[in-house]
Amino acid sequence: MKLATWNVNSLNVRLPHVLEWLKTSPVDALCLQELKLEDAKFPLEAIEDAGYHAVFNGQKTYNGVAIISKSRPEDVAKDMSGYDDAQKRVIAATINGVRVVNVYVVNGQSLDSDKYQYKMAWLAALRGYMANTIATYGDVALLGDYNIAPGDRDVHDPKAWEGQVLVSAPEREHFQALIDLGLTDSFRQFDQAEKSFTWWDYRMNGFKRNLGLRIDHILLTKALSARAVSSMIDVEPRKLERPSDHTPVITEIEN
DNA sequence: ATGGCTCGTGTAACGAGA
Repeated sequence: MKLATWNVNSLNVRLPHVLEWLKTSPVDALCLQELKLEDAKFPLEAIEDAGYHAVFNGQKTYNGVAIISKSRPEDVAKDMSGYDDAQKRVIAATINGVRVVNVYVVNGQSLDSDKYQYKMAWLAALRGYMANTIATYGDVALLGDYNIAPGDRDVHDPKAWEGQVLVSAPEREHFQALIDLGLTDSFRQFDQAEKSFTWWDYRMNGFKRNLGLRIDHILLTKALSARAVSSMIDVEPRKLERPSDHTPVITEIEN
C-alpha cells in the first residue's frame, strides 16, 4: 500500500492540484494538512467523485486535517484524546489494517514565542498519544507536517538555521522521542539525494534555489518499516501555478 | 535591512505560516 502526506496550505485553493495529483499518483491514503476550512465547506463531493473516501477535522482559517483513502476508513478518531486543544491538528483512522495518524504539528513561530511553548507541550502530548496508539493498534503510520527538520542534512543551510524554530535542539529531541517509541523515519530507510526537502519558502525564489527544509515525514512502526519498499518526495506539484509551499511525500509498503 | 510570498478575512491591511 502507498501512504502519502501533503500540507496543501488551503484546500480551497489547492483542490485542483490534489485531484490531479491523485490521478497521476494513486495512493491508498493521503493525509492532508492546513485545510483552512470548516467541515461544512469540505469538498467531499469532488473527492468522492474522484473515487475516494474522506474524513476530516477542520476549522475556519487555520489548521485542519483530512485523510483521503481508497478504502473506507474505520475507527475514525479526531484530536488527541485526553489533550484539550481548540486547534484542529489530528485525525486518525484505520485503513487496510494500518492505523494511520495524520498530524499538523504546531509551527512555534520563534523560540521566544508563546507558540513555541505550545509546540513543546503539544509534542509531549503527541508522544503519549502515540504510545497509546501503538499499544492499541500495533501497526501504526504517523504522517504529517511535523514542523521539525530532524537533522542538519534536512536543512539547506544548517549554519543559517542553527538554533531557529523548526531545527532547535528541543524540537529535535521531541522528534527523537517519537523515534524512541519504536518508529522509523521511512524516508531515511532508502538512499536519497542530498538536499532533499519538502518545503520551500515562497519568497526569494526558494524553490528554484532549493532553499528548503525536510519537515514532512512518514514514520512507521517496526513491522511496517520492515515491509517498506520505497519512499520519495514528489517535487512536481511545487512547480505548478499557485503551488502549496509544501510538496507530497510517499512511502510504499509491500503487502 | 527582521523584509522577501501566499493565504484567509473581508474588501484594507494584518496575522500566520516556516
